[in-house]
Amino acid sequence: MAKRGGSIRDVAREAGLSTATVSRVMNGTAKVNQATREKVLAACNKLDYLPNPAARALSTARSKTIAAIIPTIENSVFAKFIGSIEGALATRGYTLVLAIATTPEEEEVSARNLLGMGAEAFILSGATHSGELLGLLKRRRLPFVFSSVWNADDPHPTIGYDNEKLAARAMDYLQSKGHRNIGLVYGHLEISDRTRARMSGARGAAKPETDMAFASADISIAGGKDAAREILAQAPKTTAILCFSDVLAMGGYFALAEDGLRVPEDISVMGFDNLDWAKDVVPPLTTMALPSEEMGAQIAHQLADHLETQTPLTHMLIDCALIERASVRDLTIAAPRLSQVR
Amino acid sequence: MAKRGGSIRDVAREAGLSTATVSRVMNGTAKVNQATREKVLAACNKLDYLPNPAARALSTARSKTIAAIIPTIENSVFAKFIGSIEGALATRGYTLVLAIATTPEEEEVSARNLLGMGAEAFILSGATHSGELLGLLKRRRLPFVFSSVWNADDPHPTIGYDNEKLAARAMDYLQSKGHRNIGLVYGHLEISDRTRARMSGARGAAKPETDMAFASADISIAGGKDAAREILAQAPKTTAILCFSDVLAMGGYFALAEDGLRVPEDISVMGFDNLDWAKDVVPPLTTMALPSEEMGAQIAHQLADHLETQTPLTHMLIDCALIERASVRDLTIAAPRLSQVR
DNA sequence: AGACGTATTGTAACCGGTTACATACCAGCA
DNA sequence: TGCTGGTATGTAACCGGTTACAATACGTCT
Repeated sequence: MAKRGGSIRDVAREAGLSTATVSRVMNGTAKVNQATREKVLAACNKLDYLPNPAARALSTARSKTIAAIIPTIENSVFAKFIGSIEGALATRGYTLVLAIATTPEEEEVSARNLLGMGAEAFILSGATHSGELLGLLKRRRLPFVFSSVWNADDPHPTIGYDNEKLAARAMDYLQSKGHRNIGLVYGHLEISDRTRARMSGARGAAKPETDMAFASADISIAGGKDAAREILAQAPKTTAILCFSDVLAMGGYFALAEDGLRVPEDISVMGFDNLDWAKDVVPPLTTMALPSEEMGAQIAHQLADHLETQTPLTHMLIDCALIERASVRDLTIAAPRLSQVR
Repeated sequence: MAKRGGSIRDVAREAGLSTATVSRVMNGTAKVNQATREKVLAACNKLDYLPNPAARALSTARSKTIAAIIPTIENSVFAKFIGSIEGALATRGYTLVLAIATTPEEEEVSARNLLGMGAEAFILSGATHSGELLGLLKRRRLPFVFSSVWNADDPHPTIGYDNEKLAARAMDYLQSKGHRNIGLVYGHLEISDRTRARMSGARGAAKPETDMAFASADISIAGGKDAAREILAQAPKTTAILCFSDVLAMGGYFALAEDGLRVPEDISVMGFDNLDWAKDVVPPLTTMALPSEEMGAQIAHQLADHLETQTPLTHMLIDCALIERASVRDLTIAAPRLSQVR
């Protein structure tokens, strides 16, 4: 087991000073004579001293720990998100503790564990959470934000995207390119508010003459393949598939390739996320860029600010851009060349 | 800021008992009369009491926190690894704290931060670390393991793969399929020991008559594309590209597709990792399966066991399997059909 | 000289748990 | 009745920091 490093009293003794002075040097909380400071530093060095975080947390009632609960980490979107939170938090002297939970029930027990770890603030995914959890957080006055969503009407701070509008924008785009038979592929893992918002946005944006087909899938290449096939089986006239995740879109690419269909000549595909590789696949993927790293950093800073200066937590809309690449064909232009089946 | 929940003394007062009894009930550390227990529980409930983790950590000298430092989280391999560690740790009542650091220097400062968070054990990636860091961990008698590598000769416990042998196995496989012009693509991000071990394993396994070409790349689709092209430019006669990551292999697929080359008819591609989607790409990817989730779970349990029962930390080799799919062509069989260029 | 301000350092209470040890109570037995 | 042993609970020291407040030293001003 770990050896107890020396305590602040050992350092004080070694330096011939009091613990208060040592503490002041360690934290820079008050003026200390230069010579004294050096004595302290020397003693720390000699004893290889590191302050005990538990003792510090106990007496300051600050753990400098922020918790995030995400539904999965295998989806690169979440991985990037977490990575950026960790980075931003680290620069502010905070540590991230992570839990992975999908259902509100799992989430609640995770939150309880993290709370039991001393987390001072919570980052939750989406806006649907158990009342228990919210009640707990509120009773303890623990700050928290909902991520990946933006909804100014929510009584709790949301930092994320306007999923409904984004989906509508994607639909508008597809329709502006002449598509009237559109398949929608969404991840049921996050059947959550986010997906629902996107669905309703997409539905709302569909012109009266536009036909839609739907398929849900695991957010994975395999899921994307299945869903794309399901769409095509359901609505053979589909000209464009809108996937609420680049990973699903990539799955679509492979399903289509296996079935001898070409993107975008035979069928158009559009994604969501703009993952790193979206520009590198063949053809480059047209997608809605969700800046998850920016979102992570914003959340981290807003939370840290709040903890330090009581800045109120506010809603924050993260801007997204539609990245037009080559996976959506413009049907309003005469077919560039005959669609050809191998 | 967070409201201080009631303390154990409040609960004791409410229940008309002593703090010792409350503590015993909370931890189940000693027999408590059933009626008494219920009084305590009722009081806890009424006051919405949660023990203060810092106070507990201070008095028990246990934080129940384990730290992991990984070079990146964007690579799914690491994401899966972290996910499985988190899962296993959670079942044992531990929390994972995470830091992302690439160079030994960054790693050292991260470790110091995590230590300052009270981490009781460390999971490090690979076997090369700053002497400073190792010294620090040893002086404090903090248990740690090196992950993703297995090397029984290392004085520190390693839990992972025999990267050298794995690469040799991959080479053997390729050569058994008649390939004598092999390109090797490796990620320079982890130019670390792991990559080096694989390189040397591959080199050692090459038959005298086998020609090799090398290219390093970012571990990304884009990197894989560039590297594949570089290999081909460097050694046009290449018949197989061995990538030390499925992501790189996927990049290879796309580069080849753009250049009108077909896998595996024109060129074979083999990966490493066996990510979830390796079976779903077209053609399905032949790859070396690295069970990173199993590795994560083993590490988590071994560390938890060690912390609880002083079980010594041991080296552990994680078995890997070569998954034969359709991306490597067997050159020892007459060409199935003429390689054809569009 | 005396009063006072400023800069620096020290003393000790406190944060909220855990736990060794003490205590109280009761049953069983000689 | 007195003693032993077991069970249940209480008392209070302790973990290692932080920090309000006290104390000291020294220089300045009147």
